[in-house]
Amino acid sequence: MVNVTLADLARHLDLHVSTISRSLDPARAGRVNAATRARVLAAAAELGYTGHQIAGSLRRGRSSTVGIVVPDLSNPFVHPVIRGVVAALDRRGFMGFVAESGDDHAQLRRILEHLVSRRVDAIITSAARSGDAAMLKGVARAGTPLVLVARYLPDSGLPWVTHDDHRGGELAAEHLLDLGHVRLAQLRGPADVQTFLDRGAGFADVLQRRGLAPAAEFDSASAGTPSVEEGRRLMGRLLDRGGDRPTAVFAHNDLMAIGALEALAERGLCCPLDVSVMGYNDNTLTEHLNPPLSTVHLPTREAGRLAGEMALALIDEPGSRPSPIRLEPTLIARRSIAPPTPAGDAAASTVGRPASRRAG
Amino acid sequence: MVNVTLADLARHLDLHVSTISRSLDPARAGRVNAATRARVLAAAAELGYTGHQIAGSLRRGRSSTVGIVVPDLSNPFVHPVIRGVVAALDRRGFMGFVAESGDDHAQLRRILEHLVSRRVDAIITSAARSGDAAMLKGVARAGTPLVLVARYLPDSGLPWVTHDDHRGGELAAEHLLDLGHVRLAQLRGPADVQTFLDRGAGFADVLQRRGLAPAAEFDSASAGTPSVEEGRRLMGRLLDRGGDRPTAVFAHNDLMAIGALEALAERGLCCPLDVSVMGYNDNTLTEHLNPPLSTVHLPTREAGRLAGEMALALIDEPGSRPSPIRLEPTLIARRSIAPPTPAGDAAASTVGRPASRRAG
DNA sequence: ACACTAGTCGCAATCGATTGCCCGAGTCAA
DNA sequence: TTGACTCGGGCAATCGATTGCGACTAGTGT
Repeated sequence: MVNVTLADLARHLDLHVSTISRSLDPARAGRVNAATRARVLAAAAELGYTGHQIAGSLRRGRSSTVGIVVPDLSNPFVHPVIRGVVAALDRRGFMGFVAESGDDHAQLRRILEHLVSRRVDAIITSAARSGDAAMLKGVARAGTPLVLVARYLPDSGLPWVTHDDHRGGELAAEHLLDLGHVRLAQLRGPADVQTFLDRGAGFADVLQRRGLAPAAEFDSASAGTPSVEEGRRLMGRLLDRGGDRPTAVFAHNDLMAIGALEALAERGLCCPLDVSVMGYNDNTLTEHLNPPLSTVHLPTREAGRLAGEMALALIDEPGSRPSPIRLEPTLIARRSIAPPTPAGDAAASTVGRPASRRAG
Repeated sequence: MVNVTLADLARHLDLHVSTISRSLDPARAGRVNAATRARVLAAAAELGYTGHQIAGSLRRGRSSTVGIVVPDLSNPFVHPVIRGVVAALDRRGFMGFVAESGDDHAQLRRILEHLVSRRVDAIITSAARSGDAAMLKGVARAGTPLVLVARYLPDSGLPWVTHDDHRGGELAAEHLLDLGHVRLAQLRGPADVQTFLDRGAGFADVLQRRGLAPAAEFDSASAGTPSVEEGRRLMGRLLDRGGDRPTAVFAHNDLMAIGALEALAERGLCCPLDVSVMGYNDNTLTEHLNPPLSTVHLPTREAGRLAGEMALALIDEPGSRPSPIRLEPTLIARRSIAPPTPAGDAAASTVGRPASRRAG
């Protein structure tokens, strides 16, 4: 009873396997007598027939499966993306399986090879760094539809669904400038991921347009990985350099912003009174922080959904070239940003320090 | 050039597919002439042969793949578990694919059916609720090795790697009692997940042993899902009930603890001065909270690794019955817990409110 | 010179489901 | 009555890799 096959059912019912096969497939149910089909269904249920997608996939040449590759499962921004993809896939009976690359090229290669050799019908990934472009293009050229989500590769010719991160950077800068900040810093994400470059460029563009070129000293190096730890390290270096402090920093994602908050706290500085901190992504946890993080919201779930549909379209029409999609960010103002106060104001430590509260 | 097969290579090299097959498999390399093998390898690289695990799996009856099913990708406790499993699998050339059940029975069923019909060699899941027991046992009985991780099913006969959550509950209670707390409350996780029941029982046992039966009013209902939102709701109900407040609450996981912190903040109460909060799991983010959360640490990555190895053992010896493993929790004291202070102490709002700081 | 072994490689069945093609029986209308 | 269809279902090839068995060659020992 361990492995029931079509042949088992055929023997049991004294029918041919092809009849069984047709009976079990709702799309082909019309080709078989209703009574016969009922018998087959009953027997299948009774004997516990579970199907055998491996065999079916081999014959059909399709697996109704797509691989979802993310850089880091712990980074909350990937969860809505995954759910969006899965939701889109579900509607067409496709299954999505998730793998984590750890933002490591070799690991990504292993995953891709596995996925391709397992003949997934498509691959959707948000783990693309510029150094991965050739490999990813190779996968697509070899016949597995590949769509980029959240992160994109500018001139790769690969289809993508991403966000307008340049605009997001602008939103961050405008918000800070409108409040009166002039000493601004950026906590840059990895330089080999285009979205981080876009955020930085958008931010810088606004400063320049307003005639406020940021002092170079306020600009951090790029993080090796966009993590809490790196955010803490970069912010620490910024703060320990002596001289004027920035009154506001734009962290290129929420994780790095959390690191920045820690670096501030470790030095007895208060956010937002001493330094305002702007995050990016609007991770689920950010509103639960203290202070709740002002950040740039991205419709990541929507991006996932669109990426899923794009992959399905690519599966339906292998040759097609879907046009890239860029979704609009919006600014979420919470409590980690306030107008600048005179630097070194000692009274800032308790006065007006707000209790944690949910954003409305 | 889209899909290179063994037959393509065979034609190209004027050899038989069987020779190609043997050349490509390191384990069978001895059965073929070294020079021939070199030619095959070269040709395979040149033509871009990627293998075809679907076909191989069908013939071999093994897929070298295991499914990993988690309840909620956003719950940080699953990430170390997944990484542990993947690490164990990697060492033996197995690939792990992740799926998310959303703690939904129907969704879990769909995932399991997919996985079984896709003939994964084993399934590892931390999504087991008591109502899923029959279904999971059915999967195992039908021939797919199934191991439970983090969550277990007491009398299911299914193998598991979990934590001693009863002991974890005890640790939490002891810590609080040692500090002098007497008005204690629990924020209970879902009642159909054994680990939460264990945490609650361990906690209650200590109270009883010390002759301190908790007033029933301080005991929350069970959360529908162990989330921030539910923690916030339960804590809110506890606080709004009037009468004495508990001086400390034990949230059955960190997410609920975060919700509890919010509920406190919303009412202008301070943690830990007004109410101490104890979490559970030691999620990565908990040390970044304000205040950093005291919690119970679980070796979740280790649990994942052991579960992975257990699954491999089950694959190697289908009949075997590995003995369940229970890992020891440890207490992590951070800043969300302090000795009790006179209730309603108005001065509590600023005095001694510590800046966020990383735990050593 | 003969039997034997080790080394290489080919042959063909096999895993299980899918599907184009074909056949026999029954239906209906001219 | 016959020709044209429709229905229901069987037949067998097929997807691509794996593997037990056997064959052929060259070399070895006696």
